[in-house]
Amino acid sequence: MELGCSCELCELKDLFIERLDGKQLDIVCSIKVEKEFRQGELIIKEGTLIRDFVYLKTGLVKLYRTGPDGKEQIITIAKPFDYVSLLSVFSDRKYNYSVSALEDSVTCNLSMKEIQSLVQENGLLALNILSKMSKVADKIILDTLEIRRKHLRGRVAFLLLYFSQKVYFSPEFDLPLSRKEMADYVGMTTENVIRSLSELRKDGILKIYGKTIHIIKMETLTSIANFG
Amino acid sequence: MELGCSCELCELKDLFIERLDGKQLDIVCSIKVEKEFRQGELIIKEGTLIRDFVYLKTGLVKLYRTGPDGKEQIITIAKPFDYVSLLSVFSDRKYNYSVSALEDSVTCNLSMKEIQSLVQENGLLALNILSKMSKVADKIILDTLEIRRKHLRGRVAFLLLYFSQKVYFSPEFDLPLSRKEMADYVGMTTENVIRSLSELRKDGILKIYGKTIHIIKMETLTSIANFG
DNA sequence: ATAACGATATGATAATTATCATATGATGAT
DNA sequence: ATCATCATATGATAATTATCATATCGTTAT
Repeated sequence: MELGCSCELCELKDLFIERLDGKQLDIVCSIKVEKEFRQGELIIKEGTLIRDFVYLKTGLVKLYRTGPDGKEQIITIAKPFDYVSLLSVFSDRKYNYSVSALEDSVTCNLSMKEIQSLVQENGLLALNILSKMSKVADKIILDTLEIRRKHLRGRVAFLLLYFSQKVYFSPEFDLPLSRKEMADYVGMTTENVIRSLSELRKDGILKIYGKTIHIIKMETLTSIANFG
Repeated sequence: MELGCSCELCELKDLFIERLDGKQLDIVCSIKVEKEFRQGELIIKEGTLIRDFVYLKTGLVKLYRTGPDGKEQIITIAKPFDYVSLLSVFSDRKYNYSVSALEDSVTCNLSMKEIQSLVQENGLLALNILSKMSKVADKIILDTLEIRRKHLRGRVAFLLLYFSQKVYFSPEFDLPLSRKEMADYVGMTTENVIRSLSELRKDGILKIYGKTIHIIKMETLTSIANFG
């Protein structure tokens, strides 16, 4: 069986493909490029020109930027359906942040020019992208405020619960971040991330085997995330 | 002289009015509602239903949310041309934050339904709103990361420079925020904002008369904001 | 006028967090 | 196999920040 375009089968179709009519779908099909990245590989480099509209098909990535002192700050962790190529894409010439793969990942790339003309022609697509963009930006901002209100243990608990409940859907999982990256995300030092994890382990709330985390007392961890 | 609509004279025209053809401009004119707010008045209340697309015509506002402990966190300060009604507007049913007037302000309100149908019909308008949205969201996120990297004095310096350089265009200005609001914005306690201001005064970098700030040593303050 | 209140201000102290030192274990290069 | 390097780990200490107490000033209500 001959398919004009595998996009029709893509799980991400409803992100925006669904809003396209036949002719527009053909355009997208002919210009889209899929790219594979290994864990640790750089997908987007801060400061480079924005050429493509990039979204994540499979995998897990981090968005981050590097401060003048060379320290990384992680802006957010994104999984498929969280748009990747959002911030600044429609306004700036250059990326304000870098993106790299936390797990083996596949992206689907479309040139910005094409996206812009599609948006101009297709109002439903425009509304859909607006909606997704505002949702993602909102989530980043609210999460950042949420993290800021917490003490160290609460921040670590928040992060562990995120992976357990939003990414891996299991009380046991392998951390896709190093202790240093966890620190870069929640704004604390590596040593204090390690210390907080050790405390949670000593209190019997977690079991830790290197990067493997097993949450034993989910409710306790939740209350630490909320009130700690 | 009879004018169909005062929007034609509005300084904010290029925000999106400019992208409208004659017929669409008529629609906007007939449905838009201007509202005036006194300093301190609530413009948008967190948790209420989103009905209007609101933008700021004149004045100065703060976006903030209230944590479960009752403490306010200021997300950003917005002046005209910074969109106000951005985050969550195209994705959520309810506002995730409140907006109130720091100075006497005038907003222009359009119902979301109308905006959505205009966006659907007009691709250039859609692109323009996308661009503005991503710019504003980007700025909020980058500023938040920027502030997080600084120590207390640096945060206060950052804030003073913002008002001096981006809002009032003068080394002397009246703070539109109380010490407590400054603290809510940069994530520190009221006492420490006051202490930091006093230190900057004692070091001869500022003069302070209540809410009136006079920046004496602009370069020193800038380096404190950048490296402190 | 004066009482009450909130904003500003400062000092003393406690709590939190970062830095520095050091050690161990894992991984990859030679 | 051994060395070098980096991530993880823990303790001691220093630095930063928050909390608590208290005082003054200005504004508003009575």
